[in-house]
Amino acid sequence: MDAAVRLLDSQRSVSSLSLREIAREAGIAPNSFYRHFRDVDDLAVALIDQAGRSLRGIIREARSRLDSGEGGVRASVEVFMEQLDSEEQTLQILLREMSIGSPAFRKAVDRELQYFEDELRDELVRRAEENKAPIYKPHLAAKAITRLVFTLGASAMELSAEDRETLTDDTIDMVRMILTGATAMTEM
Amino acid sequence: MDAAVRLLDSQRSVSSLSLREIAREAGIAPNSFYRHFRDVDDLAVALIDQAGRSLRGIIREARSRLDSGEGGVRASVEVFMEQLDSEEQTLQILLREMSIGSPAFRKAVDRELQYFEDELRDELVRRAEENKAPIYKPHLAAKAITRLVFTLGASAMELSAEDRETLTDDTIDMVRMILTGATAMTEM
DNA sequence: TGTACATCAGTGAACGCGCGTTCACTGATGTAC
DNA sequence: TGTACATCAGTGAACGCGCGTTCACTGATGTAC
Repeated sequence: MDAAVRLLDSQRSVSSLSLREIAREAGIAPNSFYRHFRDVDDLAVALIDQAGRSLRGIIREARSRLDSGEGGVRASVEVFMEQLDSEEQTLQILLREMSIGSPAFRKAVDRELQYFEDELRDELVRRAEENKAPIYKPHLAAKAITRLVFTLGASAMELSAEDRETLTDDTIDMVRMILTGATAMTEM
Repeated sequence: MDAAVRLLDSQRSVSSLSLREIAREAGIAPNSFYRHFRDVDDLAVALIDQAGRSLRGIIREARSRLDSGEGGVRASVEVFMEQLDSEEQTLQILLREMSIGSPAFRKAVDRELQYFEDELRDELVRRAEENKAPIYKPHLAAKAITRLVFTLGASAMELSAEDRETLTDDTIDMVRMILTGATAMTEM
């Protein structure tokens, strides 16, 4: 798995990796690959599982920052963006592969996205109740924010540090638009 | 190009197509491919150019429906979703390939996205002036809407007709959140 | 109206290469009695 | 404490296959004089 991550470093897609290439990078014979995974797709799904763990870490971290009273939207978006720099690259891989890959692979990716979205929705509902500021269709607000942040995250990966910062600020603004709108729309 | 589109029908990525495969589908000898394109990547970029034309068609159609007085958000989102069913498949390909591919290919895709975003921003500004309802950072509202619609469009492709309809309604709601939010935020 | 030449999409054969997968085998580590 | 056996990650050699690319060539269509 480490070898695969190393090969996916830049702009390659999982589906372009060959079994022999991965084995070579891992320093084992091609046929030894079969001791660990059924095929390359099987390994790819395992990578997404790992990305899922990374994602749950983000949610946890964002929550703890929220409780310590930082600005909600800013803190959350920043946690997400910080994770893009982490040495554990699996989240980047998930972002890059979001819209492509084998059926099994796509299913694994969708599951992680859905999890993120559901967590976000619960959080929105909770905070709406706290603030007595109800929110219009929280599941849609959560979906919009999730999709937006993930696509923007995908393009953030290849940016310089300062461009990244601009994008983070922009993302924060955009998420605020959605939240402000969803709150305002309860009055219709 | 037709042959490539035919091969990309379902869940394959452009980068997975082989020159020989395309030539076979086109009914020509493998080496004849070189009469038309330098390599497969070159053909892929040509496909995106075609998708760009399809995209400009969407913008034009949405504008004309807007002028005929239909509900703005609904009409526009519906035009976009209708295009996913069109027999000219290049837009679907663009959606699927948004986050992956060779540098040249990515650049071509990004250019089309940017064009769409800029057109949308101008439209938002124009309508904001008309309605005397100014909008907060229209370029960000346009970016958020573009990204959101394109990701949702990408997942719409593989849905049944009725699920597609639900997604369309949801998309409309989400776009409204952004617009409502962006309008409300001018008062801050 | 003819003739000469250029262009253009196409051809079949051949090349060397990296691929996924299979085979029978090895040697180290763990486990049951 | 020894012995027998199972498990497990690894090996090298070989297979047939599809790939991108090259070569010299063809035949139809357009164009200049």
